[in-house]
Amino acid sequence: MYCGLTKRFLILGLVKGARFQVEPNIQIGSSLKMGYMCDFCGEQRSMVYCRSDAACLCLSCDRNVHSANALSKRHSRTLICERCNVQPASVRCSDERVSLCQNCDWLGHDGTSSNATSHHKKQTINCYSGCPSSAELGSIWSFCLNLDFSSAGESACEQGMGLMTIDDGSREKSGVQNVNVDQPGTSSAAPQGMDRSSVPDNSSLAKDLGVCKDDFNMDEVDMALENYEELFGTAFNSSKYLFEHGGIGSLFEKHEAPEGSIQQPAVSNASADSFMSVRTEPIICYSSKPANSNISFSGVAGDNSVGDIQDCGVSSLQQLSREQELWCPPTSQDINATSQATTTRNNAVLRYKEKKKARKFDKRVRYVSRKERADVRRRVKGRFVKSGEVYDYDPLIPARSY
DNA sequence: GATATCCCCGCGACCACAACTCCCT
DNA sequence: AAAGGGAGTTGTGGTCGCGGGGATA
Repeated sequence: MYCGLTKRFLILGLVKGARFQVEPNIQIGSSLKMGYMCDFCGEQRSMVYCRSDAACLCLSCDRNVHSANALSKRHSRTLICERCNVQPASVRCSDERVSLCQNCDWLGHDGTSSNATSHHKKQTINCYSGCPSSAELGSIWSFCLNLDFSSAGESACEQGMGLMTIDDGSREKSGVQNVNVDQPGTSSAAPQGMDRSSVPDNSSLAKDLGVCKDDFNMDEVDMALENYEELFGTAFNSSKYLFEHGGIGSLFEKHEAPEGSIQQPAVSNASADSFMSVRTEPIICYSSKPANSNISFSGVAGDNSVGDIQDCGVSSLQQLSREQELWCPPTSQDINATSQATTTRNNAVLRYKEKKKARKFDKRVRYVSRKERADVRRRVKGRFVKSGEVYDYDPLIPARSY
């Protein structure tokens, strides 16, 4: 009743996912170089790893499986390690052009190794959730698009992106919205002095956030869109701005704040959990960081517990704060200016932790008076009966009435 | 290997009625 | 605008039945 989980939901999204074999599915005749096959279709090569499902999926199945319902959309996914083909990748080695899990990264880039691999440039690979389009994935894993797919030494990621065939038409059918990259003339009236196309109305903002129109209840994220300026700040009001400023792929890049400007990461950046705190405690954001799409990012640190996986889909402030450190390395110029904002962020983290601690997923009684009434109601085979009629169960009497 | 049967498990529906919400006067 | 009344809606818990899946013959 409360969770609203139907069997269909379970079949489509959860149970199937839960039954995925952890062991990689290797097709006979395929070389290790070609990678492991998708746990779902068994035809395409797997490319992303879903922690919640413990499954390796190709991109098409990834989106099919994780667009089934609101819960499956929360599943946190990331690339598969191209070395062991089992663990989720956490870093991208720019020099070797491979995505590596923590173990393989440690083995390959150990500071104690004699070769120069320890000096390789590495990027943190972020998780994503939701139903990103091919363009969005391309933006997330910008390193894939920046490379030549036709090159002989293409990695699994690059091959996967090249093989990616996702029917964006069906996407609209299923109610999933694409990120509004740039549609001139489609935006609503904008305040003076602002770019019309950079100020979406609330509905378009919801689209930009990737809210799935049909099956995603905005109340679930407890989000007050009318105050989205408070959420994202006036400097970043649309996805157009995002894509004009490096796209989601910029998440992989270390930020260097322009001189004289303060680029404090948004406290609630792209975090639905953070959205939840907006209604009661609006958080002023100063960031130009992207807060967009149906993708929510979280780090791929290896400390994900099962319980955190649920949070991972809506991302964790703790993880975000680590990412923010990557995005905005403090400079001497910024320290003083950002100290106050840091305090604000720490307070937000504290509030988030308290809220997370108090969060309960089990049934909650909204009206105690009704519960008290139901607790004393007489029943017949569990059903309430009219007062005065015969009954076989009285909560006030331990034994049956007859 | 394919089919049939049994058993177990999980979830939705059912019930009455006080509490609550909405609308009209 | 505020108050009152009526109609409609909501939510509460224990039990049953149904359907799916696994185990076994």
